[in-house]
Amino acid sequence: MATPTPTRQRRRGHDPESVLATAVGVFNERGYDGTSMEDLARALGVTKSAIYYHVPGKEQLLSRALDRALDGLFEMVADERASSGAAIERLEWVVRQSVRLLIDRLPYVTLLLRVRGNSGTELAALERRREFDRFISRLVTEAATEGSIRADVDPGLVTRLLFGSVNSITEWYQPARGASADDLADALLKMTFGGLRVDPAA
Amino acid sequence: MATPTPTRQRRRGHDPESVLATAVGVFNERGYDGTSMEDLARALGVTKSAIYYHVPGKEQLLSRALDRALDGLFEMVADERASSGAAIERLEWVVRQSVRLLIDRLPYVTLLLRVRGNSGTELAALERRREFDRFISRLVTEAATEGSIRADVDPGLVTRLLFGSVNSITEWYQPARGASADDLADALLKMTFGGLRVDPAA
DNA sequence: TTGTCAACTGACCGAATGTTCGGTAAACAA
DNA sequence: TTGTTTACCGAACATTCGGTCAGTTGACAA
Repeated sequence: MATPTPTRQRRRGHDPESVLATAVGVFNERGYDGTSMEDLARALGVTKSAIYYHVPGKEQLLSRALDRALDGLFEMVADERASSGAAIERLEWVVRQSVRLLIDRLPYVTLLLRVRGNSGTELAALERRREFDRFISRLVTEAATEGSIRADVDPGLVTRLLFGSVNSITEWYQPARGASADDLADALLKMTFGGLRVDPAA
Repeated sequence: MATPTPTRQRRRGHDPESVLATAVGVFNERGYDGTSMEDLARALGVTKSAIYYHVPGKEQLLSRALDRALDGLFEMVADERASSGAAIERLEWVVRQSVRLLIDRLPYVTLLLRVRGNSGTELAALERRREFDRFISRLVTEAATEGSIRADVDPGLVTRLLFGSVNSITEWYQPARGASADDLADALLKMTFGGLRVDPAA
């Protein structure tokens, strides 16, 4: 009755969502601290002050973007497939999902991986990220205890190097030209779990 | 005869080198754009203007730091061991040397890996870095052609994931508590070349 | 004792920063 | 027609920025 058309064809213009999307893009190009509100305004095609009509300020943009990445990570570890079954299977699943999430939310995860703790917002994000890292580290330790991955390298080190590879995706992946998330995950798992070297005995 | 003591016990105080070292440390903590000259001055225990007695300005500090990392990389690829012998051997050597350089010049390389191209200085550094990356990529391709590393993953992808692991060292390595460069390189090569998974047939 | 000089300080500059505010044109509702 | 809302502009705000410069300090040489 009221609200005749629930979402009437809203006239051209921005909204909090489109501002966030553009902002994250610019943040990733120039870095958060290297981006001025003037830069954002230019990218949006409006003046600086128009931005404040849609969002409360620069730091809120960062905060919302980081949450979008972190929420994805924590939804992942909350899944049953991350906590039941053989540790090696869970680890593979988590790595695969991480690659998928990285690509699904590329700009948001990219931003997260570059945070250094310059503000309360950044420190809070860093702490949530460390919690995720601890989860992965436990998984790797379990897989080593299980005997399914090599035990001659410290599990903490394995975790870091493995996710060093995974996270590097944000540094070079181009959605337009790159492989699909699944293809990328396949290649990454083949490499990290199977190893680069061809068996001379084969 | 002249200059009675070539380097007399110079009185307390800073010099271009110590300013650079401190600056790079702060740049890595807060990010280059997130660091003000006031921040630097505080870290050095002097006023802002004292910094300009030793170095020409903020961007020169960045430039000198990046050169220190890039010069190391190019000295490495200029070595004979990077260009003669089996490709797989050269690749292993370059990876090992990269780990060593990363740790030897940790703060400088860390800074280099975070550059995004916001200024002429940064763009020039990015271009030199890309040249290094191309060298590595060629090496990996040769090793694949040789048949010494797996051919079922694109060489460009292998390069990126491999050096994703290597470069991640800057994100977590702590000189005081961490392993030596050689131990780290051993573990990394074991993992990346040998693979994580334990052979079920073994 | 005087002079030199490296190493700094403190006051300052113009430009850029993130943010606020008063106003306004266009679309829509009554 | 009138009033309201949406989405914006332009000017201004206080603050911070990188950088300059005239002067001061203290160690040392002559």
